[in-house]
Amino acid sequence: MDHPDQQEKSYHHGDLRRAILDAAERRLTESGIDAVTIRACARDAGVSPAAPIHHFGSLKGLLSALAARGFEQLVARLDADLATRTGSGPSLLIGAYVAFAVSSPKMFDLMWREDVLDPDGGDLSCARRVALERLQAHVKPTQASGDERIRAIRAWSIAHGLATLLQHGRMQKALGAPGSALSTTQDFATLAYDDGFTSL
Amino acid sequence: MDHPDQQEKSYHHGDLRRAILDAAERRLTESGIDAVTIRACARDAGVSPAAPIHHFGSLKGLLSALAARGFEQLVARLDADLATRTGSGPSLLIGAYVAFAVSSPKMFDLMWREDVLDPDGGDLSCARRVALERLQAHVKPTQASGDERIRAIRAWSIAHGLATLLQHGRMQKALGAPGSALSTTQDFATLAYDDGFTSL
DNA sequence: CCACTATCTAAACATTGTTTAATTTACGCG
DNA sequence: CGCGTAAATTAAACAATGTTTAGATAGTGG
Repeated sequence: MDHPDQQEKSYHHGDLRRAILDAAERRLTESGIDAVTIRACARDAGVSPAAPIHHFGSLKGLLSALAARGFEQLVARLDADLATRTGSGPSLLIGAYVAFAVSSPKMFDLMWREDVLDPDGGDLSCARRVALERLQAHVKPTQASGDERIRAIRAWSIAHGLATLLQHGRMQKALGAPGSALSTTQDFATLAYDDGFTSL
Repeated sequence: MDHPDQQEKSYHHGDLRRAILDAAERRLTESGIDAVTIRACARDAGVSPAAPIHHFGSLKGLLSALAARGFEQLVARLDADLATRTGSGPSLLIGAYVAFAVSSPKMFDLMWREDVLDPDGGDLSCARRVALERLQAHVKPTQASGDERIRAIRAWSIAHGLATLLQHGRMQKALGAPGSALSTTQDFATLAYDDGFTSL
């Protein structure tokens, strides 16, 4: 009935594309990837199953748009965390990366589930490139000699590995909880490496 | 007709459980996780869809049994690689871990896809524990002080992160191919860290 | 006012996991 | 040997999914 003046106020619904994406994100964070389904999101939005397909092409398209949102959220988080501290450095960046993964586990999962995502191209590819460039910019702040690149690989690897393993809960079960509960960005940063950038 | 005297020569088929698992593994490595399906594996084995369910309980049960195979293959690989070199150390272990992930990408994927695996308990839980204990035994060879545990976390994180990112092909796309093609265990070991155990 | 195109619906199709009841087969035991 | 019991397997059905098709609807531009 009422048309809330949102972004691209479309023909019938107003902004069905956004409504479906919102439903998908809600389902993702609350119930996991398997719960975000064409038909369920269509039900949530009160439309027929063919409507989401018209907007996103396929389930992969919908999930890809959702993952693009995730990369945008990651960039926002990195920027926010890096703004609070002056001396940036890769350690804090790793901490922020891991903190995002732990605070948004389902979304982080989706972002790397390439089997359910559309092959490269489109909004997802763009959002992902932005996020990874942001990461690289802070990991190798000056130029990229051969050694620098190796260092960047190590920093990214340790961040991604720590995020993945923490998320799966395997690390706690295998190694025991390392001291207090891990939550802040600084916790993950020191866990990643506490002896500064040069040692890694 | 002929009963090949395999393991538990069962009632009708001889060893249907193994036959289904073999079909599942073939489908996994050749076509990916989505291709290993109750009905497809049943077709491959020439039985009805309810037969795999009887042996594995559900699709999750089948995939869990398959992942258990994967962890057994991982420990075999770790043992084989560690046997060739005398001074073990964590560097070589990381290399072997990453080499397994790169040489068996689909299987490595499945092993950490907990959303399609049965919750802990059963053969998978056992096989996984064996593998992770093997990893820990080499990462912290003596005792586990607080600092040692942090070091183990870092070693495992860098191994898992490097494996995951290499597998997704994101690292090559983002950072460019780091020199020659990476294939041997030693390549991954030096990529992980070349300054020995103490520096990490 | 009239084409036109973007949205959306309704209905169908093929495929999947799983359940149910029934059937076939092997084994243990008298 | 024979019988009963339990395991293994099948056939048929059910609900749910992604996707396609044809058609209806509504807003836009000429």
